[in-house]
Amino acid sequence: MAQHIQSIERAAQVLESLADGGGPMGVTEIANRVSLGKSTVHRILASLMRVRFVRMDPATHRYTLGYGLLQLTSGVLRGSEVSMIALPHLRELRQKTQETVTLNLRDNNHRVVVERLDTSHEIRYVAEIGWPLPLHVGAGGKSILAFMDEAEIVGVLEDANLSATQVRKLNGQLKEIRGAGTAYTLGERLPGAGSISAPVFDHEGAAIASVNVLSLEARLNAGTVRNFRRLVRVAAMAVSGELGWQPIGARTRRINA
Amino acid sequence: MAQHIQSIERAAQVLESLADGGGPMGVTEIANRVSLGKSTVHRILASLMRVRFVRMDPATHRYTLGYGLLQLTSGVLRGSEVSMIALPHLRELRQKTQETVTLNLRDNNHRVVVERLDTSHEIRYVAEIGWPLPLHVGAGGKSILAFMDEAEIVGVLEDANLSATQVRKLNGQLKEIRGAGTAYTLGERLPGAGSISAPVFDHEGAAIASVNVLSLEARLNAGTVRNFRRLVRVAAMAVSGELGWQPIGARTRRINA
DNA sequence: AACGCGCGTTCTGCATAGTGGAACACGTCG
DNA sequence: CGACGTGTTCCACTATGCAGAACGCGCGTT
Repeated sequence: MAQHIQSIERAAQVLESLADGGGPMGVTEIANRVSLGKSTVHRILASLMRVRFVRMDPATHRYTLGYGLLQLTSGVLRGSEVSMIALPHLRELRQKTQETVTLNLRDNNHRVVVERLDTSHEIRYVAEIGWPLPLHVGAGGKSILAFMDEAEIVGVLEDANLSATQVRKLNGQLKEIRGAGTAYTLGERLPGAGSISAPVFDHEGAAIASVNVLSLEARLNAGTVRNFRRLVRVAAMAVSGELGWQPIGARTRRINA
Repeated sequence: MAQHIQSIERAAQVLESLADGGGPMGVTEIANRVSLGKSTVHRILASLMRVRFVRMDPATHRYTLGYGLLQLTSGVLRGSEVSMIALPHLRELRQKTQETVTLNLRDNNHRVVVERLDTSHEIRYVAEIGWPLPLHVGAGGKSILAFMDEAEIVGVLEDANLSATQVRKLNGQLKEIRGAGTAYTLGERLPGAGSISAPVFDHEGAAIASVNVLSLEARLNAGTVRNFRRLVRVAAMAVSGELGWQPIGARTRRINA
């Protein structure tokens, strides 16, 4: 944990503030957000422009994220074969459910939505691509968490510093999820929204991702939920299979077939 | 053009080499690519990991692009309202043509594919999202170039340092495109591929983007080309309209209605 | 018109923060 | 069991990036 380069982390802060600022920003506005001097931010922006990570409107001198970043992101997904493999299955799942379908990848103690296929229904944007979400809230997170190693689970939970009763409740839920092989939550992360999720395992049996169906409370009844659980599990297991996962083995937990 | 921060531009080089490396890379491999010392690259990678722009496989110690970048890229598109506005029209265009449809944005002297809706046909991936492409090759570029200010056009052309005859030929093509309001090229950027494109104008009448249909030579005949030209122009003009473009005006060039 | 505010940009000396060669630790292959 | 190839750490040097203050500009107000 030795050496970090300030400039890089500062530049990253600038980029992030541009990302969630939701619009073009001026130098001083950014400087305030990241608590740096104007001149420093200006220099950082100049460098980021040279590499096309940031662009400036010549008229207003306001800054926005640049297209050079797109160049990188196409590489992110290629980097993780999971999304390449999963994509066809996600399409099929969306076709069958007519709901928004997402793929979450575990990223250390968080999860990230890396793919999202929108429903044709008029309510969407329930999941923002790229932003880190906790593992312990929402079906998409819990279905991963439930199948992680015990040691890792406690690590995540103490990171989230929950109360003792919250932890007990959550452990109960995780146990249920392990039994069912799928997770189902209602209005947990977003009010009025429901989510059904199943874990994806890699060739070592580690839970690295989850396949999710996002819907609305209004459209969910006992029958559709049961149906979605089945479909989501089929899709997730298909992906796991292509990743080289073997359902039986010493270190993998059993999902009732 | 005073002050740049090396570390940032070096970090960007590292990220780019990871992006086009097409897979996980080791420290020395990266160091060779960007011509820096191993220790320097190692330090850069450490910082990039902290901000989640890079991730490392703990087992093999090989590096890949990280999910933090996704977080930024969703912001890139939101930053340019054009793609938000264009998306529904692109969908409609794809529905009508059954071909791959893209949106190119001008980025200084280049263009960048920022949206791509794939055809259901089995040949795709003709356009990579994010990578900068020249303005003077391919229909998607030429349709923008043709409607730029004369001064800017010569700037772009001398940037590309072409031969005098190439320039003459190109100017002829641009004139044609201005007349037709759409561009059509065959196998120019990719052998066997054809592309039909129309420019998008902003509220000031500047050509800032293009809407494109990508197809294969085998599927294109005089009739379909004429049809695609019409559809693509309708879509592009719809987008322009929503951006506040007024077809008539002192500084905008006339497209035959 | 003149003023003043806020913005982005440039300047400058100083000290800190980043550099990279060399040394280290570890694994694997011959 | 050496001999390479990794990735990682160390350390003295100096270039490099730092931030406050000064500058110039455009705008809205008085």
